[in-house]
Amino acid sequence: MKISAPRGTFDILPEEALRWRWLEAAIRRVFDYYGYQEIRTPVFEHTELFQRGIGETTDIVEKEMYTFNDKGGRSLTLRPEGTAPVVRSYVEHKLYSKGGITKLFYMGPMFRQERPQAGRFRQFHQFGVELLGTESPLADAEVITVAVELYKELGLTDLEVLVNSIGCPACRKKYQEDLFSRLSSLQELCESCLRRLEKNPMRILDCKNPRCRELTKDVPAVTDYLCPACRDHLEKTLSFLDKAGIDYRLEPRLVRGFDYYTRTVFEVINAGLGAQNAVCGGGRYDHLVEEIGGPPMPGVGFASGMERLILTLEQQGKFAGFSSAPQVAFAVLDETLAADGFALATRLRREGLTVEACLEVKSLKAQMRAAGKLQAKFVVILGEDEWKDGQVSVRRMADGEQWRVDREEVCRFIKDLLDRDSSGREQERGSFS
RNA sequence: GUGGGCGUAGCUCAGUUGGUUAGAGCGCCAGGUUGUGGCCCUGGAGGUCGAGGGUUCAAAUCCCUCCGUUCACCCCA
Repeated sequence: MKISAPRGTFDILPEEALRWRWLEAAIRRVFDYYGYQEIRTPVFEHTELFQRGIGETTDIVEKEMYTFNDKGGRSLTLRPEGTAPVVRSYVEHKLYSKGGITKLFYMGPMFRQERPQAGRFRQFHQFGVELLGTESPLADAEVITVAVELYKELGLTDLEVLVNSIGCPACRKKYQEDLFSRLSSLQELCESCLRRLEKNPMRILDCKNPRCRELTKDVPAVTDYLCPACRDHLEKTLSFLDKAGIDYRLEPRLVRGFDYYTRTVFEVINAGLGAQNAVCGGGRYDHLVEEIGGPPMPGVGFASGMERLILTLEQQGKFAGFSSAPQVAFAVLDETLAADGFALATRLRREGLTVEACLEVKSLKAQMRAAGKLQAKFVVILGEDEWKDGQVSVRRMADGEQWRVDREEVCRFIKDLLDRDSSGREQERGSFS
């Protein structure tokens, strides 16, 4: 019985890892511009954090958490999302005591025990931002803007931004009650909607079942129930987005799954992804900090799924031309020259060239084939003939042109040639880190 | 957790109504030059046909169970 990666997990193999590195670098670059500072929290937390933060009745807490007891009998949970841990850390280290606004970002693996499907895994990766310490709708607008501008920076197109407000607990309560009384008579709703009716009637609004959509077509929107303050907050947020030229669609049926959201909620979706089409989800959480034991402190944030982004980037052809090809490969023709070849390769690396040394002395043909497969730009050949004259051969693989070069000059020689045709648009190894 | 599709070489897949040593393309390795890659040619390695059980003279092919995978539901990134 062969051992494979656990269900819902996957290996990121070298070719794929190149793409991840590129994406991670782009994300960090954009967050730098916007002044978000990285925070790294543990991958597991006390179970209680998520129970209190995300909400006891949410699906995540009810059935999707990887929870275990450590040897001291404490219940720990692999983090299913990033906001609660970041807020915990914010409270634990009293980051609010510096006063003003705190802007943080995180990136890393999350864990949820669900059945895998397209764009959904058990270990998956998210990055996200949390903007804490202000109730201003400018903060809502900024958080949405960071996401949108980041995706633009990645070169993504055809994304759609959905925005809504689910109000504060006060106006939402009234809405939920009205919704319940209107819908509780409708027995033709789908099974899951009948369950939602008890648990969270608002979720019925974003049911994908066409029949349910038809039945709830004329139901009033949450936005009709917003109190004056919440209404004002929404309108300002939208107007800031308008002014900044951020396209969005006001979607009154947009509801999100976590209990901690208040007022603004939003999503960025990509139709090409299949059923799991959300690439980003977020919103405002004005009571979460308090819930976790901190002072009353408002916040907004989003989380974005990296697997889904990479899938989208692949579909949109944004990964063409990635390569880890070395600039130089070595071919050594005789065992007696192995040490000299190894030493020369080391010198070239010290001079800053990416070099694949010769690790197995085989036929020149085999070594050339290997160099060709690596897509090396140049091959340095150590043969007895040239070595006894203090030289090596340097072959340019693109056109097969070949020179004899003094071994002391090799590095200079190759660098000159590389500079001359460095019009290449290819992503060289490490160039984006 | 529920439902559907799919499991044959490293990869993508053929495999006729069950019937001799299970195939192709690509990839890999080697050779076609005494020291030269990509194209071409030749040869080679590589499979407990997902696993277990059953039916049969005979199973990759039919039946059952399990496992894996994939898509969808629930929910979400």
